[in-house]
Amino acid sequence: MTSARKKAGTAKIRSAAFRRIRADHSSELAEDYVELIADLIDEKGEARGSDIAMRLGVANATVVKTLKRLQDAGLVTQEPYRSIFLTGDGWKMAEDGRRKHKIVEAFLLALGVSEETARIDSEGIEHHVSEETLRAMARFLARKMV
Amino acid sequence: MTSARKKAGTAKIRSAAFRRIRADHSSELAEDYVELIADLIDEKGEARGSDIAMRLGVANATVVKTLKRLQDAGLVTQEPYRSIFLTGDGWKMAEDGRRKHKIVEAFLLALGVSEETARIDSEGIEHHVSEETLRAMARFLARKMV
DNA sequence: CTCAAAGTTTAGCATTGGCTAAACCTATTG
DNA sequence: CAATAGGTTTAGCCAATGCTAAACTTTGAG
Repeated sequence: MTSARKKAGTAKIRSAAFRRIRADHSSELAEDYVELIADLIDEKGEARGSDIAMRLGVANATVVKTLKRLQDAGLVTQEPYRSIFLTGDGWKMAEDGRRKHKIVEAFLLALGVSEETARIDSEGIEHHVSEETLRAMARFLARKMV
Repeated sequence: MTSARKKAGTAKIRSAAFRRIRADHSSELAEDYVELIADLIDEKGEARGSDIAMRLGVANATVVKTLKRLQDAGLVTQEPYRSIFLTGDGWKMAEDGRRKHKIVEAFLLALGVSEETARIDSEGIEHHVSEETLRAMARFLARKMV
């Protein structure tokens, strides 16, 4: 009970970080999906549910359900038994994800981490870095380049 | 359809990253809880459910439910209407979380990020960095120190 | 042109992690 | 020592994300 009063004000501030993480988590899956769909379209010309399922390592049915939510959210369009398309918003989110992803992955590599680890870790970190941190990473990369 | 075959083998490998992220997410909350409980015990001598709720920014009832799971997982012990304790495993997890957290936060600060951002981002990143990346961060810090 | 294999969707279930409102203890104060 | 204020738990709800098994389309081979 020593310093209970003294720290009272910090609690609410601290909780903001956790609130943001929870918020990040809901958008995280959406970002992964749209990024992956964008990749598939670029790579193979179209994105099919089963490809997404395979790459994400989840069941087909899970993908169907999630895509329905993404459609409601206005990120993708689709018709039964057809391949999947991104809306304007979807592309915007995908591009933003790719941007972050590239910076984080390049940064980890520059830091001396193996390719394998850089790929895996960047996938997890990408959704939790603020713009400020991204700028710092980009700065670091720029300095390294010279 | 151009390079479908060529990329077939990569899919399973790639999905490993997403699998790990999903696994991370389930442990993430547990880690946050035990880390917070450890902090509270150190700071105020005991950890109460309502303190946890306040710091995490969730409702009291949510904390009760989660603590029940953590108890089943052998991380905490508790009795109704009493404060919460960590088991040996709980302490181990808490210490590990604090270790990671410290490295990531110090690293972000060294990278030139503001204190506020370092605190928030490290909270999110901490659960997604591999040991290899942590080592790289520690190396960076050591070099900076000199 | 038919029919079976391959690919998609639906149905139905479980778990996690949130919430509010109501019930329930504890502990302080008069 | 009784009453009540305040902290804790229960009950019951919801949404997200996963699964399997069954139903349904599409499509390509014969």
